[in-house]
Amino acid sequence: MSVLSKVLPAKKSAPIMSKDERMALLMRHLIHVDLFRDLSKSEMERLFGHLPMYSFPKDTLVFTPDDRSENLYILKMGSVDIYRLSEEGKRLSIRRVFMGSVFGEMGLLGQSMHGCFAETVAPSLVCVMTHAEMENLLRMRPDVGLRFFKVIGDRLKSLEDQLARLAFSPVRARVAAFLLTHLDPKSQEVRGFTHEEIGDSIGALRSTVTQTLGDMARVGVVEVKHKCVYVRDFQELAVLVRE
Amino acid sequence: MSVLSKVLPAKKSAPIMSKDERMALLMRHLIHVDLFRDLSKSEMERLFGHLPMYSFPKDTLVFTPDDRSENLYILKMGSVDIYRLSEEGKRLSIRRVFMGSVFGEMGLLGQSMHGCFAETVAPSLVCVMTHAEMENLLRMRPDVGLRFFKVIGDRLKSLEDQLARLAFSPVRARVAAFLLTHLDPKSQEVRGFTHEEIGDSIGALRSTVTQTLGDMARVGVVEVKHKCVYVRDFQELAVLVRE
DNA sequence: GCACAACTGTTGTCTAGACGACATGCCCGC
DNA sequence: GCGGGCATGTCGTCTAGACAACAGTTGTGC
Repeated sequence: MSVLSKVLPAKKSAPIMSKDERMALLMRHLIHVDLFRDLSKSEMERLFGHLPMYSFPKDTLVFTPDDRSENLYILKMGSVDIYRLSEEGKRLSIRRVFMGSVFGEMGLLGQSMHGCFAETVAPSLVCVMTHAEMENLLRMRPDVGLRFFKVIGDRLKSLEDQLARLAFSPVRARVAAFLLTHLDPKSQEVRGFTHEEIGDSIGALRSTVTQTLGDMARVGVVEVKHKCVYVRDFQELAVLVRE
Repeated sequence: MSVLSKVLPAKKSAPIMSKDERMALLMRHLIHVDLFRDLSKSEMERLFGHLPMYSFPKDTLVFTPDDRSENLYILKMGSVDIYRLSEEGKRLSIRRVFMGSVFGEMGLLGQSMHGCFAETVAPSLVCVMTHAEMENLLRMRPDVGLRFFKVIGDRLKSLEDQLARLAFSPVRARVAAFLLTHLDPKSQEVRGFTHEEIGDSIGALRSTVTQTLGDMARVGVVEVKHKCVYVRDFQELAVLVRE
């Protein structure tokens, strides 16, 4: 049974909203979802106006491997971690989803969401679209499908990159790659990941990550703070990635 | 510049074919491409009748990372290996494509085919569809797009599986998994891979694969022949996969 | 401000598997 | 059938990094 039923729909948490207010809120967020960039305002209203919206607290499961629901989840706010568990309970983070992205979409057309957990790492607002609704949208607006292909293509690329790096590169390079891909270009820092989370996402032990970051800091490539890594030498980091 | 231009189009190797004969050949193969299962015979003719067809000898590159062509390749006959190379030239096979499958499709809508080589491992017959043609098809027949999502979804799943296994499982389990996924159900054997190729596709050294297969043979789980592994104990192999 | 929990730092041990080197065996073309 | 090249078998060495264990640190809720 779906985990969804255990949580409150957003309208319950904000029952005073009028239909117009609700629509305005919906729109304000949906325009950030690049997948739907092509749609006109009126189309959005027609397509998404009736979609249920759910709010999840931090550290809540949005779906699990035995969830057969096959939905498309639109993350309108917050942050979600998609991960797998090994037999012995070790965690491998596949990717982290931020505001304006969709997830679960593999489950959507044929395939189930296969072995993955989705867990909020911050309070989150999620819109849910069923398989049938999505299929309908794609039939009516093939251009959205084309954009979808782009999104999935990027994801495939990133998975292949991860695979190749896991196969070939030592932990040092994998940490470096992680930092570069999660770098906030404004602040030149990577924020919001513990060493354990970094380890889970590059397939390394927490203590090894700590060690590695320490080494990097000693050489002046980065500066390590609590739950935050400042990148000092961008160039050198890029060199480290290449083994 | 595209590698394609270096090889002979199929019509050159069989210039005596009439248009009808050529079309019949095209159809005979295309009906095996599950992606296009939904299309009627006449639609196939209209869509694919004019597509160029190429024949490649064994061990020929179909595309390389610096190929900016963004085509969709339809493998009508033969077998193709999709792989990456590390900085030091080590090879990681991403997947092997067989008759009736398509490849290169990520390049197709946005994204380039990113870092991958495609190389025939047997004499092959390949049909090429451009980005624009594919986009056109998807606009006209969204149902083909839906099927496409299914295909890509499977691929994502398999990549995630590989990733998780590389992160968590020892070589023994990865070899076992490789055998099970490449098993010919009829003959109960895995044929056509050298130990080196297996190693390249699970991220392990050739000699380690040989060693591991030797161990398995000693316990009676498999029997190892030249370029061929007979699976004896299906059950036990499945156990090995789970670490 | 205190206490507790969640992070981070560090050290020693131990092993899978990379890596290099060589020996044997199989198979295909001549 | 013979020879050369590809595929397989086997062995020692060596190291990255897992794993376990503990100590210090930071930030957060009461």
